[in-house]
Amino acid sequence: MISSESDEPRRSKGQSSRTTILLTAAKLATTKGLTGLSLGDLATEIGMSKSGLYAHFKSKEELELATIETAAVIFDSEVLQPAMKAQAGTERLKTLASSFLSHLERRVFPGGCFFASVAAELDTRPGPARDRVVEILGNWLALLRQCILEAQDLGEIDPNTEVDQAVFEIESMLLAGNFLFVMMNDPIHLTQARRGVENVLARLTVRMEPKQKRSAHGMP
Amino acid sequence: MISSESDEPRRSKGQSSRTTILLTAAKLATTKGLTGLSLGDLATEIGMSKSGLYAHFKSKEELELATIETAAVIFDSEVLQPAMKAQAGTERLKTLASSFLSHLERRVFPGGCFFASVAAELDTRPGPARDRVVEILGNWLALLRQCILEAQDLGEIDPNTEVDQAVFEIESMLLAGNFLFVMMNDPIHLTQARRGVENVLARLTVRMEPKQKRSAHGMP
DNA sequence: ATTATCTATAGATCTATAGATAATGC
DNA sequence: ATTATCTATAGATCTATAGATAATGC
Repeated sequence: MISSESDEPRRSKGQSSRTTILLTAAKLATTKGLTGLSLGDLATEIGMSKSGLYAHFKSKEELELATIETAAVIFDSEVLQPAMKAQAGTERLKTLASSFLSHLERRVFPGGCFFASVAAELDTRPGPARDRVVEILGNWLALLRQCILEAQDLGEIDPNTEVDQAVFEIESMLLAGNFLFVMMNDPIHLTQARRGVENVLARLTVRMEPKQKRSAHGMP
Repeated sequence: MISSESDEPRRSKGQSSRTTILLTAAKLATTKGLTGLSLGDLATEIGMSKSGLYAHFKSKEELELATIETAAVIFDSEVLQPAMKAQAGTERLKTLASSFLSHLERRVFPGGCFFASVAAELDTRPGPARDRVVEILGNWLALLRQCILEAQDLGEIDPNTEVDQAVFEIESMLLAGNFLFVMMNDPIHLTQARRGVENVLARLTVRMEPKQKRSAHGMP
């Protein structure tokens, strides 16, 4: 008879307990805010003592940072991974938008996009938490940018497309979809966001003719 | 000698003090949040005692509600009034976007749009404050909608325009402009928002020909 | 308006203990 | 089998600060 149970010899109780804490913290943070998330509330929600919970972290700030990392992992598996399976370019961009909006609709986080939520909270509060969120947001925008560039390489969209402007507009639709969906509690806004992304892409896809000046008030 | 000073007989000291408190509160709320705004911080910021300040309000919640109303008045004079001077339709829509982005750039509120900021905070916290913010946001969207309708009446944009979708897309640009400007601290995003609104309007303005089906993969 | 004060709760620290594992003695 | 040790947690407690109230001064 082998002494070790199953195949998790190093997965002590403390590890799984820490995981439970962080998963709960990531969800709670989207409704109560990262700052508004108190150890007491969190402990009650999980059903353990405040100090038992606290023993896992050196400080509230460390808990906040660990919560951000946990949310990043969830976001990666819910939104990024599905898109990385799609082919590069327009297809991947559409998949990203789709899986992002899907994770909102499925309420993976009860308060909508974790990073939009936390970013809005931390936007003017300097510190490592804010820095990390800005970094993750930057990575996200860079990913959208990469998709646009690949779409150009593939000849799917106009090579003269202003890439940063396109990224901004697509991100706008997703942010507004999140904001209005959570605020108004109506999935119509997710549909509008989906349509919005399509509209932006349609505009970039259409114009393949040589450049052509538009007169201000003349006839076409 | 007349007892009242200057021409503000009803502007007692308590009134102007209250005004000072609320103006400061409205600005602070965009950085610290409405919940994160403590009486102590606010009192320190203004330079008065905590209880002296508190004497103006029955409760923290009343202070929050009064702060929202104050922000609404500021928003009205900074964003709405300039636009109501412009002629209805497209012109007014552009002016709304322009004055909105301008008030961000001039940092009327240090944390960006008061309502975007507070809405993100209150989105999942029921109560009168949230209700009021939802109402104000609804009025804003209704105003954008009205501008689109008027633009249709004036023949400025396609009568077949899907009005709600257009409102969503324009609001998206403004929200994202606010979000990224505050988060990244770079005015480029305000320019992108301006361009984004122009792009949406350009799409609606162009198509004046009779409806025409697009085949999925045929030649034009 | 201020000063003083009250209660509640935040993050944080300390001590005690339950349950498991490892080292040791018989 | 016994003792020691480790890990994870609970309960008690500390300090700071929140909103709120009462007494008082100008």
